[in-house]
Amino acid sequence: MTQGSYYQFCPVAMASEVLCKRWTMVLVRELVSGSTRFNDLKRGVPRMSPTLLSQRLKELEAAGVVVRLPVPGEPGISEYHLTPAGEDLLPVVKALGVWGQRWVESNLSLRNLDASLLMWDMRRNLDPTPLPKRRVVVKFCYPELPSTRRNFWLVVESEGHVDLCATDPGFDIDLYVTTDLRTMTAIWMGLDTIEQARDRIAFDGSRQLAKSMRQWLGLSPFASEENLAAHA
Amino acid sequence: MTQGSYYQFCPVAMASEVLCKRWTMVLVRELVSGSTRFNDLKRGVPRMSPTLLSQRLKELEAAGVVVRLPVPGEPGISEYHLTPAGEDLLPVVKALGVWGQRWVESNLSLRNLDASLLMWDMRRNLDPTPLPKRRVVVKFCYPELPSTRRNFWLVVESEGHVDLCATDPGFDIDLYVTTDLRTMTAIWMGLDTIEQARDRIAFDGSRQLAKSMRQWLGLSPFASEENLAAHA
DNA sequence: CAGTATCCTATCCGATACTG
DNA sequence: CAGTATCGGATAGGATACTG
Repeated sequence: MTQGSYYQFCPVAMASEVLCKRWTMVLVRELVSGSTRFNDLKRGVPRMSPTLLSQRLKELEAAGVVVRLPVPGEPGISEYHLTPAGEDLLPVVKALGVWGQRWVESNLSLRNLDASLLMWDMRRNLDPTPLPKRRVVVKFCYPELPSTRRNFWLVVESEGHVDLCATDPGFDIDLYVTTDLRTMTAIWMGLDTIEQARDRIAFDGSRQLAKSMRQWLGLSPFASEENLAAHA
Repeated sequence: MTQGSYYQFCPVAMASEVLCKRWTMVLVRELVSGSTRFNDLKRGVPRMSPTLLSQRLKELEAAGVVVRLPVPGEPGISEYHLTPAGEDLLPVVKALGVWGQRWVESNLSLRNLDASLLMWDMRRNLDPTPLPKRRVVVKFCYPELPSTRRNFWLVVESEGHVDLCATDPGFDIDLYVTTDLRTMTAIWMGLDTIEQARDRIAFDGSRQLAKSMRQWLGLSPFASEENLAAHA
């Protein structure tokens, strides 16, 4: 920020000096969510310039929150891993998220729609356990978007690894989901349910998969029962 | 910050937009600690310019965190009170403070010594219950400081109200405490104990009061047993 | 006491391009 | 893929003085 330290011995101030800068908490959220590679982190904070991302990572490294580790076998490439101090930021991120979910008007959140961000998050929290033990592909389509950014493929491999594609990976598709971005985002955030939004979603393909969507589609970590109830 | 929003629907990002700006979390700490008047808040964030303080208060008001209320009987004067959303920031402040206390190297904190800030905090957490039910005055002296900013009087009125004076209020003094600022700050933060620092503190006056100091002197809300133990 | 007004600069950061 | 280099502009915010 514009100038240096707060000059306060208080631990809240000391912590804020490290964490309360533009983008830093959002980046930390990505880190505690498990991203370690530069470009994975970038996908989680798409509006952040690579320069600033790099700078913030260095600051967090200097603060003892992350360590940059070379990847054996991939020269020139590093991963950013949380230190114990970094892991211990989970409660801070959680507290912020809980507060945001509870008190930031949901209309405000739903103004910041971003399909690739949403899909990237969904990829992260997808639960493969209720799915058949083979490759499963779900194609999402948001017809409102320009055709090049409209389609997403979630590819769940048989061992459970999930991939997100923005171009057709060419596999057979098990389920087509067509809806609008706001609806899908609201569901993901726990502000709406699939049942309630049923008439704004079109399913095609496996009825089985469509029916169990609530199961395999995880929800946002902050989609609380509280909110689900409030809007039920 | 330099430019607008993060454009993310994620509640962590939404909350960070409101809270993760320079000085804001430190100000919120003051608010959840109970300060409501402009100048009381100012004492808690002495390096923050009044302009910025005023601006941040307006931002927090716009975000629904505080309400500005005119004080009946004192025209032109307002108090800043937390809304329910504001009260609900306590877990966020706590999480930050716990993290800071645990992971920010204590030497770093102890670089930011500030006597009036320390005394102001001590005033806030002082526990009058173990004190005699009359006015009790404790004078603190930090000989290292310039003579005009060296002395502080904690005045505990018989009903328990605590006042902090930087000039002699003229009352009889029950206990004189003379020490260095780093020692007193470390004790307050739970990084040291009165016993361990005994040879760096001089007491004069009521032996009773000196002995019970650990009782009536509160400690910082983040002075955890964890830390006390670690340094014992 | 409780703020506002003004000014001015450091720096943050966004955009874009580029490299191994 | 994983970043670095460079640039320019906006603005945040520090300092100070001032007012009802």
